[in-house]
Amino acid sequence: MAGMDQQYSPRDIEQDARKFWDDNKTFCVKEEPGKEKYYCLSMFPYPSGKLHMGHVRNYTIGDVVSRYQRMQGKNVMQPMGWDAFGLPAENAAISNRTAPAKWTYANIDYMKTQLKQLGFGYDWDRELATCKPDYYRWEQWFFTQLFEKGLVYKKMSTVNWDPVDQTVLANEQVVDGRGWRSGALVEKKKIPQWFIRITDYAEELLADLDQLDDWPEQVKTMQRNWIGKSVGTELTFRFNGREDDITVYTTRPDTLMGVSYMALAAEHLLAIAAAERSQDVAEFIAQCRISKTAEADMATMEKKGVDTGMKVIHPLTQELIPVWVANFVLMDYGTGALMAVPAHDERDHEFALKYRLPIKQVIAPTDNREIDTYEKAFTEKGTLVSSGKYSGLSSEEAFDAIADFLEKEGIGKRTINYRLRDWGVSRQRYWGAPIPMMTLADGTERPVPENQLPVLLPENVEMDGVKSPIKADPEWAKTSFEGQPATLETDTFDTFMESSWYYARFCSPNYDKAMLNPDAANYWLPVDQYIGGIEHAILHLLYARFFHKLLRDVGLVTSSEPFKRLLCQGMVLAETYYREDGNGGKTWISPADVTLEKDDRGQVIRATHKADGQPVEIGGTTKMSKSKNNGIDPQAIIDQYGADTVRLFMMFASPPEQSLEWSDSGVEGAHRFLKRLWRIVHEHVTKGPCPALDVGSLSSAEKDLRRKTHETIAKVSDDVSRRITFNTAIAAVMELLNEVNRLPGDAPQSSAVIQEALETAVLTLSPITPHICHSLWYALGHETAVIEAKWPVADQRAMVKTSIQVVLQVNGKVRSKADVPADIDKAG
RNA sequence: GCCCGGAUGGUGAAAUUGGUAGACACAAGGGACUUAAAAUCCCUCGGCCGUUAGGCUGUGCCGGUUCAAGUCCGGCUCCGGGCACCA
Repeated sequence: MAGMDQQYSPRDIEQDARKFWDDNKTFCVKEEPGKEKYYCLSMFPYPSGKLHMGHVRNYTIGDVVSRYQRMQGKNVMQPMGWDAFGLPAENAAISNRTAPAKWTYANIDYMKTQLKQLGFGYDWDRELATCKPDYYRWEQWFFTQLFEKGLVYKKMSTVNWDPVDQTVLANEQVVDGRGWRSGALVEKKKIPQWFIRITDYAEELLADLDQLDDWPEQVKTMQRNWIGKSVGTELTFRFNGREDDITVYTTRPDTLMGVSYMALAAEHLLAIAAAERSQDVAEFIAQCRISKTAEADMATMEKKGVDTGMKVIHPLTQELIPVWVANFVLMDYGTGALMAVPAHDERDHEFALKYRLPIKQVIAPTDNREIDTYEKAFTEKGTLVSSGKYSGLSSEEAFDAIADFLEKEGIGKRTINYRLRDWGVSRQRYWGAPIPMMTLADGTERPVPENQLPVLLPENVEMDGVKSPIKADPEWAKTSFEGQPATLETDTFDTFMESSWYYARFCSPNYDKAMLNPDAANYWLPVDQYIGGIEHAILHLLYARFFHKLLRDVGLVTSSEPFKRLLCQGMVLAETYYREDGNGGKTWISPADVTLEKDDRGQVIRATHKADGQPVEIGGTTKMSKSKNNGIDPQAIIDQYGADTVRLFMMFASPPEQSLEWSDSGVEGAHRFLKRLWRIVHEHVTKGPCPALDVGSLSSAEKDLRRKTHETIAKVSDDVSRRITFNTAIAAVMELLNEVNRLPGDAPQSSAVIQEALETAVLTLSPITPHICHSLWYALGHETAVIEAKWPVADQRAMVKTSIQVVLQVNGKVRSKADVPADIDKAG
């Protein structure tokens, strides 16, 4: 050992460790049949400019898992890449007068240096960016395959339309119902768009959740509810006139006798027909057009409607039922029309009260309790009343009886319905993968043939903030097919397309003969551990699961699910501070600019601005965000304390799945711990070499430390691998070091026991704080790097206890405790 | 509005299968060392009472199950994530 510095200087040791990993290509891996593989993947970042704390947390968790699995002797692949298409690049391009591509590539360069600084063990040879043609060309190819299989179709679909800028807006670009740039009232507009039939896979996507044993129950529940399978009846209400019949879907045919009106979506064909005859209906439909498309807005807006004057015939009673147009009926769910049963549905109830429509109770509670359906809808199942020959049946019996009747009459059938809708993949934006479709002279649409792929997106463009450069350029779309002129689609793909298969491309990122190299894909897949934010619990994870099944069905992979084990990390939060500005708004002040004053008990009593010393308001802890100005730049912390301190604090402050509150003093505490660890090892090694451990000759205090060492190994192993709670693993190592400090290390065997304890601490911390452990491992006398060391195994013999505590409880309260010998007879 | 989570000392948290609530840290207070400061080390640290043994109380709120509830059940409150064009 070449002598150990007394001072812990992160800058130097972190550089040394990284140089070692780089020089040895430590994290570059290839397929090794026969060696157990482990594929650990963290959700790749959108290159927004610089890393934020959420990235640091996500990637530290992934790196700890990867390094732990490597110490288990596995062939670990941990790749990294860039989810590089997206809206922010277009916005930045407009405000910075640069091309989205240029901005994106600059961000990638900077963020890559940051990731390297943090010491993450990525195989950088596998790096990919989704905006590169050698990535998206395969996505385009895959889409044409799906088209050939009949899984792609085009239909009219609603978008947010800015009538002033004449452009489509993302939901995020609609603020208080107005376009964010123009300020114009946003309208709904229908345009033709491409869809992929994810609903064809709804049943499999639902059923296969049951085999995902290592996914959080919460995420599986959210996906089940999102797919929203329901069993019901489709039935037709005949018209009392010349019009078409109305077909509706209901999960509650047992309430059919309680129907008091019908409700149509504003886009329903019959509603549009009614508008031609009625000024009121026409005005109402026009009004419905001015609103957002988001479901949350649809559900919270005031329920409104208008009577069309039309009537349909109730299939059981032949009564005439009024037909309304209502703003809460979704055109995309079911048939775009519904039968309203105000007594037994809350939304129908609210609407009936507002427009004084009849409320007819037809279900009674089975326990005979008194209910008043005029006051409140009764939505549970029960026993039918006032339902003619169906009265007295249970809801379940009535479901069958009524469904049988409708089927016999030929006006209804049992159906299974899903809430899940087909995936609309068209975007009217520039910075995305062009959709590889073309229109021929005769108007037919067909996929771009394989030999004309990729359809290249030009990178050197100017953005005017309104029209996509490939839509603005009349030349771009001009192409040919079999010698005839043809026109390219100018819409681009939803960026969820790219993130739905990148995990598979990482297995053979440079393969240029196909989308995937099946040998590599089937060696590495499925991903053993996937890590990312809970905000992706539904959309991204569902689309990726869907894509994996599509990949399987074109023969590119053999597995059915992409991610074996899933961990969703919580958000990173920070305190907010603000001052009221003159006109009722708030000016948010960065936590970095605020000084806190505390009272004798450590309670914060005052916050002041560093610039002027004047007080600021404390605004509560929220997710780090630009809007609240409470983001902490990880780079500043890395510069001040080093990567290991940041990593340690992140892992110690809370378990991965919980939200994490940023705390400057917590960071200092983490840094202090590393300094302490360094000093303890330094003090130990300066005493000179220690003798070999002789387990038979230990004093009682030495046995105690040795027991603690092996208990710590057992605890940390379980925490890191099974529980994934790094905070408790770190606490256990801290306890071990506290014990080391209590044992005077002068006796030869004490020194040997301390050596074992310190080696344990360094090994078990090495996935979390790999740089300092790289140095300390050498300092403890090892010839080879800690990255090549094996994870320690607990010695059961060292963990035997000589006495155990027995607790006596009465009524759940502790009444006495006693230490008894561990080998006491049970009966004694 | 609908779906899914969360709430434990001054603070972050721990308590893994219903069985000793507060491990491990941070902050704070006290002390040692020092000319002094920093750094470091030691002690105290949920609340109330007794200050010695100990007693009572306490895990967002209301109620329940159990010998025993932070943990299970029912009903709330507040906070957060998602809601299909932010990623």
